[in-house]
Parts: sequence; structure tokens; C-alpha cells
Amino acid sequence: MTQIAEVIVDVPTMQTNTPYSYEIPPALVDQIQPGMRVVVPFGKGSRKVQGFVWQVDATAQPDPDVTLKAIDNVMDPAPIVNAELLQLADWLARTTYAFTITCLQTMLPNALKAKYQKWVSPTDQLPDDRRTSLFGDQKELLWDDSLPAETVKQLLLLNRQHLIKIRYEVSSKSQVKKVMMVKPAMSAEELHVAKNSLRKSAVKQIKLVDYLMTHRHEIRQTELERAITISSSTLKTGEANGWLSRQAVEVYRDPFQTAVVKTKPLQLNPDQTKAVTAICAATNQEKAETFLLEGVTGSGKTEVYLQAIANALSRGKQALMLVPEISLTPQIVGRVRGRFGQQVAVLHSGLSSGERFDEWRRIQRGEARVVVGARSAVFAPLTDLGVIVVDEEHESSYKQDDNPRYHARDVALWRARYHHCPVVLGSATPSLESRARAEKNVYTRLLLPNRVNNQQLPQVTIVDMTEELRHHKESSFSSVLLRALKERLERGEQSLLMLNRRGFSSFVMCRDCGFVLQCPNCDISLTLHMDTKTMKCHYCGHEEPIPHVCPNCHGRHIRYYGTGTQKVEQELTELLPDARVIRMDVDTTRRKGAHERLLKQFGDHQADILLGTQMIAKGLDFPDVTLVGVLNADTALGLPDFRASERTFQLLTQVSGRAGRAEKTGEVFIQTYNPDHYAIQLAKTQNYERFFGREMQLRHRGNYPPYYFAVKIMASDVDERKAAEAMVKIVRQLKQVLSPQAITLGPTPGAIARVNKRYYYQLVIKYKHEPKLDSALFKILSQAQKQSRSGLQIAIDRNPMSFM
DNA sequence: AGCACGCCGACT
DNA sequence: GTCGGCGTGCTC
Repeated sequence: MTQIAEVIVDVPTMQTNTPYSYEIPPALVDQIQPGMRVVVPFGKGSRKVQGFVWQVDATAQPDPDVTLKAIDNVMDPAPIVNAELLQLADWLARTTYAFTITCLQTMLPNALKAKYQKWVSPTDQLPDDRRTSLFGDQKELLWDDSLPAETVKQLLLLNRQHLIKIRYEVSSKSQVKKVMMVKPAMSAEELHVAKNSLRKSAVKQIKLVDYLMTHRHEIRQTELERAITISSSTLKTGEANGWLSRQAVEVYRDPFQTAVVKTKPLQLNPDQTKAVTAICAATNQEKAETFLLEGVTGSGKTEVYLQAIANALSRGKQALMLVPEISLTPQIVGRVRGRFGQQVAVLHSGLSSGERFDEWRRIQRGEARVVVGARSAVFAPLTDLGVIVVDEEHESSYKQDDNPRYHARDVALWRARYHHCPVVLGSATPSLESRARAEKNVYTRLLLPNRVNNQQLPQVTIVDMTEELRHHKESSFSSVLLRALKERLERGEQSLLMLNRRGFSSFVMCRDCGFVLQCPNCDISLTLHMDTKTMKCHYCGHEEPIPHVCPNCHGRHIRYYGTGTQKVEQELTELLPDARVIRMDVDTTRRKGAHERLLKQFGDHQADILLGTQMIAKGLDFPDVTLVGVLNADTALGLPDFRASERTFQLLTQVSGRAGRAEKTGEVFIQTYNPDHYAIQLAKTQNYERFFGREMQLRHRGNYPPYYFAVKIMASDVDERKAAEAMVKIVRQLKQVLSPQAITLGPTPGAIARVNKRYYYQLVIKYKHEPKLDSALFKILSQAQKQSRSGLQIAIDRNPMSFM
């Protein structure tokens, strides 16, 4: 009886988002297992695509109306997606409205994605003149986008006449790095004999034989060549003569540049001990308990994580620690590696695709038992988890903003249930969702109320900028902040200056007519960049020269407005000419490693002031920083989003925590135009509990999460009318299935109505219990697929991070 | 996605 | 009368 494999094919569409049945050829019967990649024929002709074996079924009842095709090839000797991750992919696809294939690909390193190539070759029937004009003396021709249109036309015609053959090649992008190793293949005595038969002039060969006689272990070919200055041809001769053997050995690319300094567990304070004990108990009892670990900056959360991980390891289990990308600094990685050494694998965006793949394989093979990484590391192929840590659990970067729109925290909770292990959600300012669950005892709350060594909380001053504006000329710096900065310079202490968000600043406006330079593709003003002397669009990347004359009224009074980091830097050098300033924003950290380099410079006291965007608020530990200034606390508050206050509070609390460590008390200045706003007032005293209470009231009153679930539906099209029409149709359709309790907001144009020449419309639905919503949304997606040819795109975001 | 089929306009 | 334009439907 023929066996049947259910295969998820690499064709990301709604219609193909289901397993397809294939016959397993007899030769592959005992090889094919779920989770392996295979090559299958798909569609008409001989087109081949990659697929994932979803299920192998010996007793499947195939649809008698379709004749099954057979699997072409197996791409892996063993499954690369285990049973757990297959199940997870299925769950992800169902909960995020994404294709199963997209979910599978998201879980795996990019190196395992399929690479497709199409090759054409002439048949015997192809006339010789056509053959030479197309193929020259080549046997095969690569058919890709680089082929001229004329050639493509010809090839299509010839294919219709069956005069050429098309071969589809599916391969893995992955490249296992190999190095050539050399080792002696003869005994020292035999080599001695060989040496005597050599001519005196064969200097290099004699050198090689001498080396082989005295060094009996395996060595890298490149190392050997360098050590005794011989070339590879000498080695080849040596191999031919049987002196040595060469072998290509698989190696891992080592992403760690720095050496590890071994560290010991630190002494815990009573609160930490309580937390560690609780987490360890859950690990030991194999209980999928979720802990919410609340502790301000400097309260020693990391040490709790490390000891919980150590316990899991001591039980023979593995551990996963998620950290927001932005905080995944060498400092934090070093701390984990210092404790657990070679067992640690790190996954973050700074790795090359090869390095990432190698780290992934180390995990897959069980060589790495602790994984530290950003969002996508939540899919690390660990098979026996003892604890999962999600640090800074409130961070919005845990949510992926394209398909699959998953939240790493949710995936972590899923995996914990699967592995029967605890999850530790750590934060100084938990998300309202998590804190609310702790309130209802769904999560176990663990508190670290004190800073280690009882450090003082910083002194926070709120500076009313409207007041400042009345007394002084327009400046990014209030007089109090400026005075404080000068003091630090005199005392040789360091300061952090944070500018809230990059985009809302530094635009160009004409003083005469009020014209603001806009992006031609998006509905947003262009931002001034002094370094490149251009105007840039932060959404589509459009770039154009800085105008000196107003394009609208041709007046010459065109001026810069707002504050960007560059402008502040300039202002700073004017106000404090002696200060050494490091600017850190998306522009200065774009290059690989730039982020770390700047931080190291600052840590080494090569600068007095670190000026930057949000990225300076996270995961930095600089003991000599005694002043933190927030230049514009409320840019986020002005946004029409239900999470605006939460974000502002979190950011201010976090950045304030950067001031003053050890014996030096820190000072914080928060400049704002909304000095009485509760998010700002409560950040001043770092009173999370009061903020939580206040914000929950507002969320309750406004029917917002966590009291309501939400789903956001976005439609976009180059034709504005089509996007709007689609949205209207969707609303009408949804209203038929929704109960009267559901609340719909919109449809409205997107916060930025046009991005990259596409118009955006969106709709948010708030609901508590809508059993028919899910299937209605899937129906909308499959209907939209039919229109996708015309350019209409529909995206669904469940539990969106914002309603904008 | 990508391939084939199928139905209308400008050419030998 | 045909070539080939791209709208539509389907892929085990």
C-alpha cells in the first residue's frame, strides 16, 4: 500500500493554505517524517516547490477524484521542525490569520528558506541556429529576472512548441561552513623514510614532512600554511604522496568576539530569594506557572533570571531568555555567557544569516542549552524547556508588525504549557494586560521593591515648558536642565539626554506661506538630515535636497522647525562648547556594531553627554551617569492611541532609572508641555501601582484592552477609492455576524493615510465574546485574496499594539 | 506565486 | 485570419 504525506507547500496564498497530499515513493517510505522539507511538483508543468511534511499517513483516504503526485526529493536527513513546533505553527496560523507556510518560515533561520532556480535546456528538435543564438555553447541557461524581455518571449514560445525543456531546481540557502583539516597519515618513521627520498631542493616539502613528524594532531589547513609558510599545492603533493590526509570538517561561525569572564551567582536579598524559590519550585514540579516579576531598575531582576536558569540546567533542562532587541547588548549577553559559558546560544538581528543558522544548529543538536535572544528566538528548537524568561515584557517590540503578527510573550506562554515549565515575565512597568492578569491571580506576582544595595531613587523634577517658553527664547533646553548639565561637566559626571521619537521633528516650513515639505509618496512631512544634507522620508526612504526657496511661494524665508537629535546636538555645542557629546539615533547606529561602539565610548568616559532617542533608555548601566534629561516627554501623549499614556509612563520610568547608581544619587529633569498629565506626574514618583489603578479606570471607561479584546483590520491600495470601498464592504459583512455588544471604530484613514504611494484604511473592533468573528475574518481574507491581483491588500492584526 | 487557459485588439 | 495582450482559475 502506498503511503501518503500531507505537505504544506511554499506558496503563500489563502487558497493553498492547506496541506496537500502526496504519494511517498517506495524509495523514500522509511525516510520521510513530519517536519522534513521536501521538494514536490506543484501545479501544471514540472514546477517544483519546497514543502514541509505535515503528516505521514499510512491509512489516509485520498480524494478519489484527484490523482496524487509523488514527492520528488527529501531535503533533510532528519526533521528540522519537531512535533512541538509543527503544532505551534498551526496554532500561530490560526491565531494570527497568517499562512501556515509563513509561520513555519518565521520559526526557522532564514538560511533554510528555499532558493528557486529555473534552468532551460534545448531539446534535440531545436534548430541549431536557435540553439546557438540562445544558448551559445552552454548546455543550460538560468532563467531569472535578469533575462531580457525579448529572450523571455522567445523562451515562452519555444516552450509552447516543446522545443526546450525547463528544469526547476529547489535548494536550501543554507550553507554549512566547512574548513579543511590536515593530519598526518603516516607514522613518524615512515615520514622519516619519505623525507630521505626527497631532493634537497624540495625545501617546502621537507618543511612539511618535518612538521608532520613532530605535530601529530589535526590542524586547520590555513593555520598550517601560515605557520610554516607553505602553499596549498605543497599540501596537495603531501596528500598525493600519502603523508597526510585532508578532510573537510563542519565548523560553526563564532558570533562571539569577546572572551567570557566566568562569574559566580550573586548573594540574593530576601525578595530575590523568594522569587527564585518560587520559580524553581515550578520548574521542579513541571508546572506551567506564569510569574510576573515586578522590580524597578537596579532591583536585581537579571540575577533572579540567571539563578532560575541555573536551576533548570541543574535539573537537566534547558532555558530560554527573551530580551528586547534594543537591550540585547554585549553587556547582557556577557552576563549570561559569564554564568553558563559555552552552553549559551545567542540569536539576534546583528548576526549574519550564516551565524544565525549555526547558532540555531547548535541549539537543534542540543549543544546549546541556554538561548538568549530577541523576539524570534522564542522559536528556538529547544526540546526540554525548564524555564522561559521574558525580560521587559511590556516592550512593544515583542510584537511582530508583519505576518505572522505574533507576540513573543504569547508564544512563550504557549510553549510553557507544552513543556510544563514556568514563564517569568519581568518588568519595572508591566503591561496593563499582564498586571491585570496578576490581579486576577492568573499570574503569580513576585515583587522586588528595593534597589540592590538600597540605592536611592533619583530626584525627579518636572519642568513646565510652557512656562519656560514665556520667559526665554525658544530652546530645547530649559534653564534648570542647562544648569544641571553644566554642574555635571564641572564635576566630571555624565549625563543622558533623551529625545522622544525621531519622526515628529525637524521638518522644513516656509515662514511666509506655512508650506511644509511633504513626501511625494506618503502623507507625511519630510525630515531634515544635516549629515547627508537631505530631506528624508522615514516611511518610504524618499530623499531629496534641502530647499532654499519655498517651492510654493518662492519666498526665501524657509526655516527648520522642531527638534531632531541632530538639531539638539548642534544647539548643545553652542550652549556648552566644552561638552563632548555622543549622538545615538537610527542614523548613527545603522552600521553593524555602531550601537555597541558608541555605548562603549560613553562607558569609557570618552564623552560627557549621551544624546539619543528611546534606545538610550533601555538596558544601559553607566555608573557615572547622575543626570537624565528628557527633552520632550509628551510627543507620544499627543497621539490618538489608547496606549499613549502607558508608553509615556513606561519610557519616563525607565529612563529615570538610568540616573544615579551606586553611591551617587541621580537627578532627572522631564521637560513637558503637559506637566499635570497623570502619566508624567506618576512617573515622577515612579508610582507604578497608582498609574496602574488610574489607567485601568480609564481603560474600563473607554472599553479598551485589557477589558476588551481588539482586532485591527487594514486595507491598502494604490487606488484610494478601492481601499475605502473594500473597508466599507468589510464593515458591512462584519456587522452581520457581530453582536450588539461589539464596538467598531472606523473605518478611518490610517494615521498616515498614504505610505509608499499606497492608501491605508483601517477598522478596529473591540469585543468581549464574538464566537463568529474568527470565521468571518478568515472569510474576509480569502475573499480579499481574489482581489489581491488588482493590488488590494488586507491585513488583520489581533490584539494590536496600537489603534493607530 | 506562477503557470496555463481563454477571450478580445492590431498586425502579417 | 493569427499573435499575443493580460484577466481568471487552479495547484495534491
